[in-house]
Amino acid sequence: MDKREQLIESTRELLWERGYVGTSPKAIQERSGAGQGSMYHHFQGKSGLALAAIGRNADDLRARAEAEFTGSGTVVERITVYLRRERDALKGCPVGKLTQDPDVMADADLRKPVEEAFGWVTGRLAELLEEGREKGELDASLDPLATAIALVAVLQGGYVLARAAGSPDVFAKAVDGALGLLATKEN
Amino acid sequence: MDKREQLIESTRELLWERGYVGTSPKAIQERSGAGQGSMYHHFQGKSGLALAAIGRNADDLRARAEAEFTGSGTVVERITVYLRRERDALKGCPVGKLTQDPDVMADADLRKPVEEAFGWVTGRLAELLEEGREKGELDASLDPLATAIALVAVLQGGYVLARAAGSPDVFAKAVDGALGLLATKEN
DNA sequence: GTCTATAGATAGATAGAC
DNA sequence: GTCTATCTATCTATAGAC
Repeated sequence: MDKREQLIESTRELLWERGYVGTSPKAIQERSGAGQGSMYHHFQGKSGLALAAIGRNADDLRARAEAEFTGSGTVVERITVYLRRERDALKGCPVGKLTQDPDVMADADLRKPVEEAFGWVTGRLAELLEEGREKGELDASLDPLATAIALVAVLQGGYVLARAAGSPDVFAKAVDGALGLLATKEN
Repeated sequence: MDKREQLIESTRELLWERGYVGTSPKAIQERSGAGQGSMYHHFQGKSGLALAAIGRNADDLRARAEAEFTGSGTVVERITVYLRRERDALKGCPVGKLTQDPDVMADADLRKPVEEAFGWVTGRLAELLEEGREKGELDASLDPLATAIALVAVLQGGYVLARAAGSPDVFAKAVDGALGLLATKEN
């Protein structure tokens, strides 16, 4: 792997672990094994490097979810696969975490991939719920978009509560609770 | 208000806006109107000040929720009041946000009030759901603890999605979705 | 109690040699 | 492309005057 690639991957790790504000160019250089010169040759600075790293995180989020949404099984089965996917609950979501970072949200370029990723995933999940309703698999009273947003929120909030408790079990419980509620909407 | 008080309140604001890592002693001093000397006289340092500020945030979270949980109305009505309380969706939760801050989570003293606040709120909400089940207001199939965690997660995740979208409407939609699902469990 | 002065360390970036 | 040297500003804290 070349230096440029190492820099991006090390930045992804550090953004995940420490956020944008908490990550220094020096820390990135040390982890990637690249020097100052390398970093500033390949990227315009900390923000340029972060943009590349965040873009990859966002693309990953989309790719994984899309694979699960288009998998086999009923709508509820596919949603269950998505919600129950193994996640590193105590580390948090590499994309969702960025929403709590003041300097990411203040920079339109850095914020855009985050906004798009969640806009996409909630929209796509809403389509899936709508499909379930049309097929009679889910109750007609279910609001596809609101439910989709609530389900994604359970994941994002599940990370928060799991980190607060210091236990991944809390994340699993949040998902259990959401699926328990969704089950009642099944026909 | 004396300097000590000003320091704590300014720290609460800054922790909310910029997190612990993103808040410098200098910024606290400027906002509070206190100098270096004042700050280090009243507190042991940045972390000591943060401890006082986080403690107040955690106490606030508890006090507000407790007032809503013990209000009048059915269990579902009280939960609805709690979930629909007006919140500054784009600012995020003053307590939940801290779970994403690496230096807060790494310090046992700073982390404790956060852990306790969410442990308390999910536990209390679970009791309320259990009460609803006993009274026949909620379906027997409902898992009180898992549902409680899911509902609090919807709030915490609602903040994340609202900030990602740059719109408080997304927070409201998350709550709508959660209440829509919960409604099906009503007898 | 509060202020100013000071200090070592790090943040984030530039310059220029190789 | 990568490295080292250098730079200004800020971070966090201590010292000591008032």
